[in-house]
Amino acid sequence: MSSDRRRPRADARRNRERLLTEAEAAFREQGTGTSLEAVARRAGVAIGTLYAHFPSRDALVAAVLRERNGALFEHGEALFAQPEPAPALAAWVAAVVEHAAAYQGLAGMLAAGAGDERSELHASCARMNDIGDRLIGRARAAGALRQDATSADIFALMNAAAWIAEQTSREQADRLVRLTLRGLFRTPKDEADEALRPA
Amino acid sequence: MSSDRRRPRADARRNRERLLTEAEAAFREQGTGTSLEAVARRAGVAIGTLYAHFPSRDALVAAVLRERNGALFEHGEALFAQPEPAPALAAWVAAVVEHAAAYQGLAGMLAAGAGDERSELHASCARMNDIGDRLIGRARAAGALRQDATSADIFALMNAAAWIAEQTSREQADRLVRLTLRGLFRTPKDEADEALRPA
DNA sequence: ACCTGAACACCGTTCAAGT
DNA sequence: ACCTGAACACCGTTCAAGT
Repeated sequence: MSSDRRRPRADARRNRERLLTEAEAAFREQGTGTSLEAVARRAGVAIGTLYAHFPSRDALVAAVLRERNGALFEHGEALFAQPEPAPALAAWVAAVVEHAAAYQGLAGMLAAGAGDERSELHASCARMNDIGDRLIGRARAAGALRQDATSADIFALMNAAAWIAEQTSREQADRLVRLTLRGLFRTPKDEADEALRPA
Repeated sequence: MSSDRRRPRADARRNRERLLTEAEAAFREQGTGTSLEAVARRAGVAIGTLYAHFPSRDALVAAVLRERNGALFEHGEALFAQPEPAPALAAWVAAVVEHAAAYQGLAGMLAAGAGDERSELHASCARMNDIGDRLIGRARAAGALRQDATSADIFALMNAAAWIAEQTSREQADRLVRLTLRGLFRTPKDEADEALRPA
């Protein structure tokens, strides 16, 4: 119990840093499915060193995403300051779509990570879902959302749109979101309808 | 120019058949990304034989999908007999989602094939798009669809829903489609709105 | 005309051996 | 405490040699 886990050796710290830098670049160029051996080569370390620092692809992706995640969550929390809940929810959807479309393959990893507690990506997915839940609750309480729209629906929409952005284009993804939200949000017309309908 | 391309040798025909059967099973169990060597092993042929019959993964997937495609297109054409264009379009969307979610990875291959003319999957994607186009035209002409909804939007929705079905569940995919179509279809209320608004 | 399987290049992952 | 790289198992793809 001398140094515990503080102050890693200088070379270890540098290797970790270089691995993160090169992994980010490789993910950007080739997607999250890129060869881990190639990442190690780019970083100038042996493949065993990569595994020593990041025991799985999930762990490496999660580490690369760490800073970006922080910014996303801050943005999400800031949206509660916005008085109108519907645009706040729409802004959150747009932010998550952009986040999940950062690298090819990321949307799929996030979708898998959300459903797998052992995944290194699970915690951040849960946090994303939590913020979404609360924004949805606020929008529903304000009568801005269909009663039957769930947070799972919103999460599915965000993931699907990010995947479309990867596969087709950002524009097409934005169109899908816009069209779906038009169906998701309650309009004054819906309210009028319900008022006229018997319970 | 004696036998041209008729009556392939009996062993070749049998190998082709076995490869298709085992490929279908492997796709169902492991997705379209399954190992081609494993497919050849299951079929009891050498890997070179697989490549001789199907020069690419796309070609093998396209061959496996051939009959299913025929049924899908017949169904699509039959929908023009239905008098109401909006439910016909909705039925088409549901059919394509089910088709594209048949194997893990298929939605992605179809999305890629739609945009790549050299892909073996391109022709069937184009046919799918053509049927969608015509069903959309009919729905729009009948005033059942938003003017700004394009066939690319419908194709994106179908692909995205199929991908969600792979990643999450069929139920979630159906919910996404339902919510989006509510936004996509024009309601009588929309028409009333437009009538009241100046051009 | 068709099939075989070795050959090549590549990858994920582990772990004994080094410093 | 950390790094190296050989080792193992696997895969995609091609092509000379067989029948």
